[in-house]
Amino acid sequence: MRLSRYFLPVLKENPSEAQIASHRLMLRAGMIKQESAGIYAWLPLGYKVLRRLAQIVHEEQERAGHIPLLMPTLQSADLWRESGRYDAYGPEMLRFKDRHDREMLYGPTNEEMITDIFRTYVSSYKDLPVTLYQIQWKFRDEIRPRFGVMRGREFYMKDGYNFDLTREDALHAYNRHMVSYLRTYERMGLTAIPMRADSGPIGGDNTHEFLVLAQTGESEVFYDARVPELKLGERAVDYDDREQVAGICKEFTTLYARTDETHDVKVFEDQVPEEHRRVGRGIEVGQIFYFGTKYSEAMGAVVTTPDGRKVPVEMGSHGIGVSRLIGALIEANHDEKGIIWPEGVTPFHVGIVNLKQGDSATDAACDSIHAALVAAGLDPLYDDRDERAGSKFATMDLIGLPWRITVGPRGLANNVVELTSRRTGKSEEMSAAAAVARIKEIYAAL
RNA sequence: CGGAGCGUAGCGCAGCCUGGUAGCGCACCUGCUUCGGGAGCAGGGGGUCGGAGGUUCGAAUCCUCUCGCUCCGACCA
Repeated sequence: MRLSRYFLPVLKENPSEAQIASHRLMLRAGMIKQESAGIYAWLPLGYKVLRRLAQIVHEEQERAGHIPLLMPTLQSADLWRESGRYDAYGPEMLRFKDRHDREMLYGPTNEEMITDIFRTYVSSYKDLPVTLYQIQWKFRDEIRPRFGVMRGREFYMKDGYNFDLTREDALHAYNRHMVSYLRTYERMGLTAIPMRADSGPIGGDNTHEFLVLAQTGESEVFYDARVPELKLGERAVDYDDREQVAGICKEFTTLYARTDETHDVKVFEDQVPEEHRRVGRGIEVGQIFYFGTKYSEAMGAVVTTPDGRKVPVEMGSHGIGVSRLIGALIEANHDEKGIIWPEGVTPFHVGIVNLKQGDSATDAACDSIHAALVAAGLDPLYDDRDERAGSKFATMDLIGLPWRITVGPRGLANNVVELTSRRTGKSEEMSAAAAVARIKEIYAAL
C-alpha cells in the first residue's frame, strides 16, 4: 500500500479526551474516531488490526473444533423473558421498540438466542457435542464509558457456546476453550493469565477470566510471578485428547492467580513464597464459564439420551473481547513515540520510508522493494509522500509497524538500505534484497 | 445516577470575570528556499463562538433552559 493512496489521518497533537496511552495513540494513529460516548468508527488502520485479531480468533477456534456462525445484533425481548434475564439484566441492556411496538434489544450477549437455535434443531444425544461461536458487535450501555475501546459501549466480541450431554463433556469443552484462548493470546504477542473469577450475571460455578498485565488495568490482580512465565509455545495440542487438554489447564491454573474479586490473602500467603508474590493490575480480555443447565432448563433445550430419557443439555459460554484487545495490546506495547505492534497483529508487516521522494534512484529502489514484498505475500506500507524525513519517521513510529526499511540516496550510493526494529530501535545496513529476505524470514516464522 | 468540569476553524487552545462586529499554534492552499528525526520565509482560505430563549442600542462574554462530551465515584467484556 502506498501511503499517498491510503487513508491515515494521524494527529500531531494529543486529543484532549484521551486519558490513557492506548486511547490517545489509537486516536493519534488514525485508528478510530469517536462518534458518541463509547461508540467508535473504525478507521482503516484500526479496522485492519481488528480484522487481524478476529482472524486469529477464528483460526484458533476452528482449530479447537468450534463452529462459526453469525447471529443478529438485535434480539426480541421475548427470548430474554424465557430465561428470566429480561428483568434481571439491568439498564445496561439497550432496549427499544420497533414500529409495531414490539420490544427489542441490542444484544449484550447471546445465550438465549443460541439456546433457541440449538433447541430448534437438536433433539438427540447423537448430535452432541457441538460448540458454536460468533464474532459480532455487542452493546452494553455502560454508565460511564471510558478509556476508548477498552471500555466502550459498543464492542466487538467473540462469544462461543458449548452444548454437551454430560458435565464431564462440558468441562472438557471448558478446558478446550481455556487452551484455545491461551494459544490465541500468545499468537497476538500477549501474556494473558487465566484467573479464577466471579461468574456475574451469566451465572455458573466454574469460570476463569483472562487478564493481561498492565498498569492501567481495571482490576487489581494477585499472582505468583511464575505464572506469566508459562508458555504454550510450539507444543502440539490434540483438542480431542481430554487428558492432554486438562493437563495444560492444570499447568496454567495451579499456581495462585486471582483478581480482587476472588483474592484470598490467607491462601495467597500460604501458597506463594514471598519472593514470588506479585500484586498488579490487569485488563480483562476474555472469560470462560461453565454453567450447566441454567439456560437449557429455562428454555427447554433438551436431548434424548441413549436410554430414552430427555435431559437438558450441559452448557458453557466463552468470550473474547476482540475490540478491547486492541487497547490491551497497545497498553502492553508502546513507548513515548507511539505504538509497537507485535508481528502477529501488526496492520502492515513493514514500513518503507523513501527519504527523497522524486529522486529517481530512491523512487526506483522503493518501488522494487515494495513489489518484492508484495510478491512474497507480505503487506508493506510504503510512505511515498512528498514529506520530510522527520515527519515520515514520526508517522512510522506512531503507527508502530514492527519493521522499517529506510531508503535514501546516502545509503543507495553504497548499495545499502537500513532495516530498523521499532521495538529495539536498532538499525542495520544491508542490501535491499537482504532486507526483503529478512522480512520474509521474520514473518515466515509466524 | 451523585459530584466536578468543558463545548470558540479539522486538532490543541486564548478571549468570557469587567458586553463594543473573533484570535494564536498546528493542519490546509500558493510561491520561494530547505530536505536522514514532526523545516523557514512570504502570502492565503476556513468559525451562524453546541442549540434555543431572554436581558441590552449592542452578547462568544450576562441570565434561563436544553443537547453533547470529559473527569472522580458506584457498575462492567
